[in-house]
Amino acid sequence: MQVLSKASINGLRALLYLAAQERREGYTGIREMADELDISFHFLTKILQELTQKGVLRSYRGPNGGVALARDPGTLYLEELVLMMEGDDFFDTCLLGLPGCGERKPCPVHAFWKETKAALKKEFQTTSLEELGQQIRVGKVRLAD
Amino acid sequence: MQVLSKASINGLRALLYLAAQERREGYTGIREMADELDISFHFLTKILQELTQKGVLRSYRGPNGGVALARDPGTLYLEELVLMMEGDDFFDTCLLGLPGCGERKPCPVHAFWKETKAALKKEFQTTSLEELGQQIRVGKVRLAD
DNA sequence: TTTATTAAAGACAAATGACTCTTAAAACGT
DNA sequence: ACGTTTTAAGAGTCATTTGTCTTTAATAAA
Ligand code: SF4
Ligand code: SF4
Repeated sequence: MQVLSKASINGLRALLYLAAQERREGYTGIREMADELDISFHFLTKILQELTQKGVLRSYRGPNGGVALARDPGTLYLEELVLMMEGDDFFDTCLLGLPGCGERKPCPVHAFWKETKAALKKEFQTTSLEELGQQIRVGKVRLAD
Repeated sequence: MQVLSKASINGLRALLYLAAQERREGYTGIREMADELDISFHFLTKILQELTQKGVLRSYRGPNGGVALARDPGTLYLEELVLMMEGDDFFDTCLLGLPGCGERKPCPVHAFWKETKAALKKEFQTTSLEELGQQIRVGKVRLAD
């Protein structure tokens, strides 16, 4: 069951890596993140470029350059990030791939799929990078391996 | 959010089409199903071949041939079918793609992803083709469009 | 026995997703 | 100015999924 694309997963992991940093000023090199998270440098670069273009990250070139969160991680909730990376219809899909979900006569699994989507959406709406970054800082969870 | 592959979706829809049939004896042509469900005949054929090999369907060639459910739809629960089509680890994946889910130190979203997976699994375990076929027969839900 | 009908099998092609590489541009230190 | 470090941009490659096509085999009916 793969819910997020590899690109989204790696983008999210990088954002969490940044949110978990102790120090807030300065930039974190993409090379360092790629090594630490075990992602290809070039692949991660491409993913982060898009996040920079979308205003979630700011970047800086040259020595000691890298990327940094462009906004307070307390205001960055998973929902916004996932919609940004996966598309705005992320929470509006049919389990059986039928078009017009929710509006028209439902598919046979509508009843519980609707619940599942709603629960997931709510969680994404109420979970911020700040919150998850904190959990990483105290060492309760992992981002790699 | 695409949880099931196209192949699984179309396989499931075909199984539901069969489970919704009034008459239980005889075979249903793949051509008919492909037309009705708006799936390419050849693509559907390939999908159903695998379901036949796995013992969920039986098939018959020649005039008035086709496929039919090989088992009582009351004993066919979604979980078994999905595991069959998507692989046995379907309900054991990490939202962030980390290996060793559940056993090792969790990822930051473990807490609610675990719940989501469990809820989904339970629904799949308790929903049979018979039950969904009935809903289709009474016209409450749709399989195509 | 011949012909029509249907699924089985497998080769093949197209589309998508997942990366990789090369070159350029920006910033810095000397 | 020059060389080094680092991201930006985009072309290019590889793998997987999705979808198509052709040929064969089984069955029935004429
Ligand atoms: S389950 Fe119902 S609402 Fe959900 S996608 Fe399928 S049709 Fe749409
Ligand atoms: S959330 Fe926790 S348990 Fe679920 S997959 Fe990620 S690591 Fe494994």
